[in-house]
Amino acid sequence: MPELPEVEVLRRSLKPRLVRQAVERVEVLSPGLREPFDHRALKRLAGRSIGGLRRRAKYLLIDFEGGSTLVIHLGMSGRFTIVAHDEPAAPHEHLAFHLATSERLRLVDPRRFGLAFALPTAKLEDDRHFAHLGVEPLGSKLTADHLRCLASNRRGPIKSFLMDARIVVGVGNIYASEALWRARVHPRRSVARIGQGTWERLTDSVRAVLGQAIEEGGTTLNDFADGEGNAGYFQVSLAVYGREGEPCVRCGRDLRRFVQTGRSTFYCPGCQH
DNA sequence: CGGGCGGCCTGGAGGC
DNA sequence: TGCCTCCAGGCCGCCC
Repeated sequence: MPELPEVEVLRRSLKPRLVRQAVERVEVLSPGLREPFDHRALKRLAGRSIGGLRRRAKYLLIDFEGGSTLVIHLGMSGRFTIVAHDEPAAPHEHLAFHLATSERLRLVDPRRFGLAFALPTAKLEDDRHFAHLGVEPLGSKLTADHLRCLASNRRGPIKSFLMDARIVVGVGNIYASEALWRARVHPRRSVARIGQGTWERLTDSVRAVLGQAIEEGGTTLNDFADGEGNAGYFQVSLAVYGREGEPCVRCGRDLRRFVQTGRSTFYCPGCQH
């Protein structure tokens, strides 16, 4: 479920609850997720305090005092929430961080596409999960010129380009469709056929849609929740995603869906070219 | 070399 | 009610 806005909403909700809190005990309840857990590295976080929470791409980074970082990725179905200490273990609860406040921070992930690992904070940038990542879409490095340069040696459809984490991070299947609709660009349009003005519209649209989604608490289609278990409400603001057959709010034509590189793409045939 | 596709998992929805 | 198929917000690696 989580693209950049959902991870950012999660970060903001957890931050006041976790900063300066001590993790008293770490429970590892399963062998792992997409990758096996490094049991010992996770257990070494016990007894330390949390210094801060950051986000890089769709990864949540929890920095511990003493120079360790816990990296959490929610995959498709992950939830990372604070519950009462005596809350019974949930199905598919994989990790539990017991806090000094007699609460626990737990990672639940039925499909196990997520990820959790700990490493020295100083080694984060060189880690294989981060080394290849492109620019943050809400930072100053995402510009029309930057995208145009990276597109110059490539072909292929703009939607795949926007979802390529080597180019720009955090844009997944929902927000790619939404940003393209806002920019009035057809998802199949080749990156080779996009001019400067359109790159400007695309960068503006990506920023705008991600920013608004954060403000509205993320998109909860099925099971996204912030750190306190609250659903988001950006799903009511979605213009095209999941709305096949509904009229476009901008031009009135019926919205369409097709499969592009194995994923559903939604667009308006009337106003995206 | 870059882009496309299958595979990884479980569960919910919908058809019959 | 039950069984089957399809589909899902991410990502990696293999293949052409």
